[in-house]
Amino acid sequence: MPLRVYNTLTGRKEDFEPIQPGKVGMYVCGVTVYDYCHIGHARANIVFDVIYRYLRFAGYDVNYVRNYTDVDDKIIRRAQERGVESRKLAEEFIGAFDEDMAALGLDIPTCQPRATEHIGQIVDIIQNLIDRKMAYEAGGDVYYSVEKFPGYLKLSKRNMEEMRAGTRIAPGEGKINPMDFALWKAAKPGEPFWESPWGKGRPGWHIECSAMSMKYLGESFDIHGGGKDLIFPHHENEIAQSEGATGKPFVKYWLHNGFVNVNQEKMSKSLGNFFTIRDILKKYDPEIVRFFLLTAHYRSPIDFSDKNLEDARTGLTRFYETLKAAGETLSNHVPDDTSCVTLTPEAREIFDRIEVLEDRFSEAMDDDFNTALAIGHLFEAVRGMNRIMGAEEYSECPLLLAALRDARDKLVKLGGVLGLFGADPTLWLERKASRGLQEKGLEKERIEALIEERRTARANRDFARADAIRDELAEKGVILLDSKEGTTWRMK
RNA sequence: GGCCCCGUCGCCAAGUGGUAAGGCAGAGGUCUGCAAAACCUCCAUCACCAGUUCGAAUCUGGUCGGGGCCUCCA
Repeated sequence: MPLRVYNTLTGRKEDFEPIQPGKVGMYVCGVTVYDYCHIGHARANIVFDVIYRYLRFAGYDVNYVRNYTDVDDKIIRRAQERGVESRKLAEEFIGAFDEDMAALGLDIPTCQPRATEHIGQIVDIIQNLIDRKMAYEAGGDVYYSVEKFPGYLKLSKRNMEEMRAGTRIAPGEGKINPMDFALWKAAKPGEPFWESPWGKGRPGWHIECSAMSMKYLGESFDIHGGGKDLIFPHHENEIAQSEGATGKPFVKYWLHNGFVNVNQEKMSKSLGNFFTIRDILKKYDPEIVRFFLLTAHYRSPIDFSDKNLEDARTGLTRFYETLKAAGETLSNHVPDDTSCVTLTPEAREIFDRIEVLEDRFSEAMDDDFNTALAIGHLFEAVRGMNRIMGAEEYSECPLLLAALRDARDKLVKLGGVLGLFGADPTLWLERKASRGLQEKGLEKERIEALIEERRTARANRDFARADAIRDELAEKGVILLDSKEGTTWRMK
């Protein structure tokens, strides 16, 4: 089955056919670096990280470009507020962005260009647009003339007349049409600037993405991504600039991810209801955040809440518990040919399910990157593995052990495509436990002492005391697990 | 006001024409001194109404409810 993607431009799912067979050029709008990233940025970047990973998994040679917009009105304003150079400010938040993305386990794109390093390309495109009469200079500013581009608003599917009704030309702007947008802005005193044919100034928002994407991916490329909120005006204007300058189709597939909501409402800076990635990572393991974000389809809105994050933690823990148990089973049990002469129908069924796991996974991902469905299939593998491990009478059976190993390896491999299950299960679970202890203000030694006391009580058949200890710990979120090998504990 | 999206089990969430994946929670069972974990079994007819169709959660129209974009925003 071919990969199908939902294309904002056509409003439909389409078969994915890259311009050059086997190769994919993908550009994703990065961040404007003037503040810390929030969970919405995390979603966008994780979504496209997974798309990047899956395309490679599917055999494509992917050129993934994600930019930093490091010159912009907001950066300048924030820098002035803080009394620092805007370049310094941008540098600081590029560093913060890189840290956040690394913490979230993102693969590094093939190319991470910065707007300020491409002023030459930007000026060239603007000049080209002026030469083609698609843009005009006015008092040191340069504006794009949207009426000159017949395809304007084809991405956002709006109506020029109605759009115009709501806009007006601000004082000091030399726009001919209120819908026109700035390609170049003349520098005001104290602002950073570059020399240009129109005097000292800086690029407007949008043009940097046209310049960088076309420089690294060519005038036409396959995928352009970003959050839904970038459809208008940012991506609409990118199309106008790029196609206006080249006369060629700019992007084949436009992909947009949905928002992160808080209490069913869009999270945004203007509403003030946003959570930074750093704050969230103080409370939750990065992989939990990733897992949570991938349990919804990338185009759907997702509601951010403690309840949902805790559900995600429970779910991800289930994977790691099973992976850990599988690892232990595989190293503790030696295959012995005599231990399984006949295979039950149930075992057969589990084998079959493991057999088709990868196909199921790919089928889900081929349908517009349906990570939620893909994760559902992975949960079934977990159940299969636990069933194998529960079948004690066959614990040395080579067939079952081989199936278990196969399932474990597939789970890790396919999880890797989602950026999941990459940690050592034992370490991951220990980290989770110690984080839980810290939150509850508990100490490992204290718990282990109580477990020892309970062991003695149980040995003396003093079950009242044993149960009292268990209840006491349970109240603090510590769950005891008795087995033949002894008692272990975990955080709820 | 214009354009667009959504409304699936208590909660989260897939499914876009052939009679509802998965997770969490819940019920019963196996295991256990009792539990927990794990496993097994059970648990929805898809906001509402009217159509199209042999057949609709899936298509059309309407109603109600929620949200987004139109200004910086992932």
